[in-house]
Amino acid sequence: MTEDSPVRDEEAVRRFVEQIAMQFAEWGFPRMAARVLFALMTADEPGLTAGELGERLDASAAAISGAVRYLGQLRLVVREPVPGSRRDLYRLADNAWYVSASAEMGLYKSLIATSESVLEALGGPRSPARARVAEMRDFLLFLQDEMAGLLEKWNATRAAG
Amino acid sequence: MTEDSPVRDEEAVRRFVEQIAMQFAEWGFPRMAARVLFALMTADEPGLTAGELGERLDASAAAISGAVRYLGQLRLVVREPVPGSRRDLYRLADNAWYVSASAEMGLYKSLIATSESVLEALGGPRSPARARVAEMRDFLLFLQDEMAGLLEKWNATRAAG
DNA sequence: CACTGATTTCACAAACTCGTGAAAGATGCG
DNA sequence: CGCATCTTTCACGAGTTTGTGAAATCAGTG
Repeated sequence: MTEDSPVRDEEAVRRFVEQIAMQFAEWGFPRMAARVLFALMTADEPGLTAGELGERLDASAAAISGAVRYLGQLRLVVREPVPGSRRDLYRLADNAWYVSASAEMGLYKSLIATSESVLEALGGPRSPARARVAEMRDFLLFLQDEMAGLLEKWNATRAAG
Repeated sequence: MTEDSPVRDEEAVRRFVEQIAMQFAEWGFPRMAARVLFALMTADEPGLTAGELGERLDASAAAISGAVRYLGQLRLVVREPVPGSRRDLYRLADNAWYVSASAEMGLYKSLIATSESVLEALGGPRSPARARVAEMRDFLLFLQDEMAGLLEKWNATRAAG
C-alpha cells in the first residue's frame, strides 16, 4: 500500500521532471525549455532564480538563459525582478495552460489562411482536390471556434472551483 | 478580380503543398511525410502510386517509402494494392482529420498518467507543487473529455452536411 | 566609479534528423 | 523459373538543433 506521505520524494520528482519533459520534447517542444517548465511547476517555492534552475537541472547558465527566454515569449513563464537583489525570479504564469492552449490556436489561423488561398487554384468547385482542401479548412475553422469555447469553459470552472 | 477558373494552376498547387508542409514541419511533423500528405490531398486522382509521389515531389523512392510508412502508422494514409499491378496505391483516409485529432488524444492519456504518478511524491496535498501538477492533470482530463465530444460533433455535422 | 556576482551572447562541438544512392528483397508476367 | 519492375532497407553525408565554456555585458554596492 502506498502511503500518502507529507514529505517530498526528491528523487521521484526529479524523475518526473525528466520523464514528462521528454514527452513534451517528443512532441516538438525544446527539451531544455520543457525541463525548466516542469522544474518550476514542481517547485514548492513560488519561483526560482536562474541559478537555482541551473543547479536543479544540472544545466549551464547559458542553457537556462535560452530556455527562460523561450518560455517568456510563449508567456508561460514570467520574469520578476527581486528588489534589492541582482537575481530575477522566474515563475510560472498562473494561467499557463490557458495561455499555451490559446497559442496553439494561432497555428490554426495560419493553416486556415494557407488553405483558403489555394482553393482558387484547385480547379472547379467539384474537383476532388478542392473538396478535400475545403474540408480541411472547415475542420480547422470548426476546431478554432469550439476550442475557444472550451477554454472559456475551463476558465469559468477554475474560477468557480 | 480573381476568376474562379475551372482549370488547375499546377504551379500554385505545388507552392501550396510546400508551404503548408513547412507549416506542419515547424510544428514537429516530419517534412517529407507532410509533403506526401498534401500531395495526396491536392491530387484529383483518388490515390497515387509511390512512383507518382516521387515524381511530383522530386524525392527519392526511399524517402517516399519512409513517409508513407509513417503516415500509415498514423492511419492517415491507407495502402491499397492494385489488382494486376505491382504498384500499390496510397490514398488519404477519408476521415483523416478525425483520425489525426484522435491520435493526439493518446498523447493526453500518457501525460495524464505521468502526472498522476508523481502526485504522491510531491508531499502533502496542500503543497504548491502538488496543486500545480494536479491542476495540469485536471486540465488534460478536461481537454480529453471535451475533445472527444467535439470530434463526435464534427463527425455528425459531416455526415449530415 | 571600480568591484563583485549574475546573466546574456557567441562560437563551437556533440548528437540527431533527414534524404540519397546503392543494394537487397518482393511480385507479377512471360 | 527467371526476367523486369517496383519497393524496402541500409550506410552514409549534409544540415540542424542543442547545450557548453568563455568572454562580454549588466547591475547593485561599497
